[in-house]
Amino acid sequence: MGEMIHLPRATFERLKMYRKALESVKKPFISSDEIAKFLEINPELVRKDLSYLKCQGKPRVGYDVEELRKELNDLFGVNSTTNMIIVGANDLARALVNQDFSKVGVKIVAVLDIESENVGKFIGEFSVREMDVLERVMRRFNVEIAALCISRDKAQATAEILIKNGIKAIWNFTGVHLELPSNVIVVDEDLTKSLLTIKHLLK
Amino acid sequence: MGEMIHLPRATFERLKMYRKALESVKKPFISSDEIAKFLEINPELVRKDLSYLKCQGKPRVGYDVEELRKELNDLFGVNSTTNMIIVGANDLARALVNQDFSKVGVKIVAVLDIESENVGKFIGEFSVREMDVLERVMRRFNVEIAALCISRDKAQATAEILIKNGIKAIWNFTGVHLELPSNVIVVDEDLTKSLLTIKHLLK
DNA sequence: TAGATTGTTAATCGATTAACAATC
DNA sequence: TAGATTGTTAATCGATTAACAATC
Repeated sequence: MGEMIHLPRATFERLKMYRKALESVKKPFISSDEIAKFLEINPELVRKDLSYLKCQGKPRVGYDVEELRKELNDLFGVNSTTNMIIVGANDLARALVNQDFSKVGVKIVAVLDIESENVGKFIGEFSVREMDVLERVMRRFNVEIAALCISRDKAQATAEILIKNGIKAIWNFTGVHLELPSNVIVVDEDLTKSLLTIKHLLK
Repeated sequence: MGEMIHLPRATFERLKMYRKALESVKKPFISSDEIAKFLEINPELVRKDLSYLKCQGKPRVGYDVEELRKELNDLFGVNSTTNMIIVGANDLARALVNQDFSKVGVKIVAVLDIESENVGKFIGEFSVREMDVLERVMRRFNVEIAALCISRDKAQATAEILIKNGIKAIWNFTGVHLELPSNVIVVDEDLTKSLLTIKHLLK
């Protein structure tokens, strides 16, 4: 079991796109051509990518949408829930709480903040807790991800506290380059990157 | 003039990273090795990338940080200001208003919403305006970018209105796949992509 | 000078596209 | 059957890495 196929990085990125594109598909079958048109890529590339999956298409028919959806969801572990806390009680935290991350199998279980004046405020349904409860929250909810939404100057120190308490992945909204042990997963969410792309395309 | 160098896509993406990395550099010179260590890539790759620029490094010294910074900022047009409106008055809008996009040459000039009950509310310093004022705002501020922060069901229709009024680029936070003329710049900001990456790495 | 670092060319690696046989 | 569509192999293209001469 666990026939660890090697999935090329570029393919992996596109599989996420296919997964999302399928969300809005109503028909039972879809061809590589249709997927390709939607995403503005080549149909050959779609077929190549999908050939890494167990899922097989039928000539003259296309791919079974439900089957494809299921395999992609399994691949990304979307059907099992991963618990996440938000650290930093501000508008960004509020925006995150409003998003529906259940469709990618992520559940927000608490909002913490290092600023004591925010403790007790509400972010959506969550009453903001102080950092001291981290250990307790970790134990209770088996938290794996922390979305880091605090100010730049406290980012590194707070990240270190999170890691010390067993957080496995940090979703970093601070814009600060975090220096952490290599076994920790850090994913930077950098909005200015998109703006630079837009500015360049506008020229 | 305008010696349009061909910039490989992968290089372009990394130039954004170099630009950002240089923000926190205090020394007058930096070597490709130092940049590479910071970003966890190969120094050869850094030198190759930088060789596309006019900027030249000095053997035994490295690259002139100020010179490099200037050329990268010019390349991305960061020193000229591009005006942006936000469409949709919610927590995400609030989060965006709080960000400092001036460092990438983007200025928020107004917040509009299609929901009349939000008109008049404040998002940061901005009093929310109705969509009717779009034409006027466009004329007054020479708006080029719209950050689309509204609900999924109104996304396509609202995007079309924006385009009709001369918006050149849409920064799409709605999660909806927009179908727009190919001359319009659409950049999707999809937070769930990062979560899928994290979920996959956690396995 | 010796040594560190750049810049560039060649070699390798990986990703995309073209071509086409297999199949329903 | 004829034709549309998949799946795969080979060819091409692009990106990274290795190697090393040039230079300060």
